[in-house]
Amino acid sequence: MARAQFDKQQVLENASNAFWRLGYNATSMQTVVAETGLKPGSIYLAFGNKEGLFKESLDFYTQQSLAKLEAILTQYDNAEAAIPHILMNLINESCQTEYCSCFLVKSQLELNADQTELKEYVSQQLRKVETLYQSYFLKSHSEEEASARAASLMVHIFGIRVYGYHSHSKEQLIAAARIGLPWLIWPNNA
Amino acid sequence: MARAQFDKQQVLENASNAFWRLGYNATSMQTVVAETGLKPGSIYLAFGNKEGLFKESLDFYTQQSLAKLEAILTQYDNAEAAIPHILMNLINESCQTEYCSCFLVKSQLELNADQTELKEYVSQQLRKVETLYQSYFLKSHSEEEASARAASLMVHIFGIRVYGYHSHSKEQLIAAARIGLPWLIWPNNA
DNA sequence: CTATTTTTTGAATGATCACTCAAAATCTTG
DNA sequence: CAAGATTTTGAGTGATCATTCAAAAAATAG
Repeated sequence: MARAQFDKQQVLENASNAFWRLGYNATSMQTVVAETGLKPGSIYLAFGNKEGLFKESLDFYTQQSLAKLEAILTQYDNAEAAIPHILMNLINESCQTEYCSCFLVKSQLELNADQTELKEYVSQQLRKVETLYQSYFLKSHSEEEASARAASLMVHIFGIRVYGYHSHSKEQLIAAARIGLPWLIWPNNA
Repeated sequence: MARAQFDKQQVLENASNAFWRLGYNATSMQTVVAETGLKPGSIYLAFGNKEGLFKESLDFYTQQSLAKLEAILTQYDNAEAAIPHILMNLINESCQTEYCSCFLVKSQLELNADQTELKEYVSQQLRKVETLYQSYFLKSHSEEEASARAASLMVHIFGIRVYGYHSHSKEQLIAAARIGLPWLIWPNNA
């Protein structure tokens, strides 16, 4: 058996960057060909079709995101102390000029009712993030309280992802997060 | 001079519904032709091109949204009492099966850096909404406090719009809004 | 009614879309 | 190295895209 010659992780990174930046519909397979350097036939052999490539790109992005979150969550004694750190990273990101929000949030909103399968796939990835937070809250809270906190946190993260996409008022985002999530342990310095 | 024969408002309602539901890129002009009943030539004479039609669709949607908000805001003595009413409407909407989020939020996230002009146009519409809230807060707060409250409110609205697009847990959205926006005057009943 | 201006019609256009496939290249096995 | 299995190549396919335009219809002006 001849093995695949190209670096699949590298291809997925390039492809997911294109999908992330341009969106699913605006990213043509010709764009993917240009971004990855692969020829059409190779892409179709490895990923089946555009949907298949998109799904694997989503997986790639989600796995990376979850790993980053875990890395921070495990640095702290409890989730309530770790999350301000995560939120501050998020807000700082959103002030970069080349900021293009969150791949999952963008994809979720772009896909419509006629693309049920892909849309459901994105929802699954978003639920993985919510479930991660929930599992950390469960360490010191009831199931009900943990899921309420995770939902409230997700609403704030989504809000910051969208607000940050068109406005870059860092201080107001911090203020909104501090007021909106009073049960977190915020550091004293701004 | 021969006047336009078709009902422009009706055409814009149909067009903006298509753009809202499917997104800018996934809505072909052939779709618009089918949805509005107009022939291509008529659309291009009236709106110039796809971008022009999209902009007027955004205007149509924004004007309708702002009118609905004003209608509720003027029913109450102050914004802090009116906004829970608005948020409850939003949350109830987001639990409908055919819910497709907010046209402006979806458009903002769909448009990328290569479509600067359209993206900026959507940002303007979103700022109109934020400015409306801000103007109501200004009636009883400092400029600083008013803009902070408007920003925090927008973050919550965006968050609800996104969270509601993939999950329909009404009670948790209400809880998140109540905790996250404690300076609003919430009614006692759930 | 006639002349003029404007709108409507809808088939047609070139560009781009997702995707294919037969031939060539490359790898693994023995 | 030779045989067999797999991957790569890249021009090519039909479908769909945004848009055009000349001819027909309709509205207004005088």
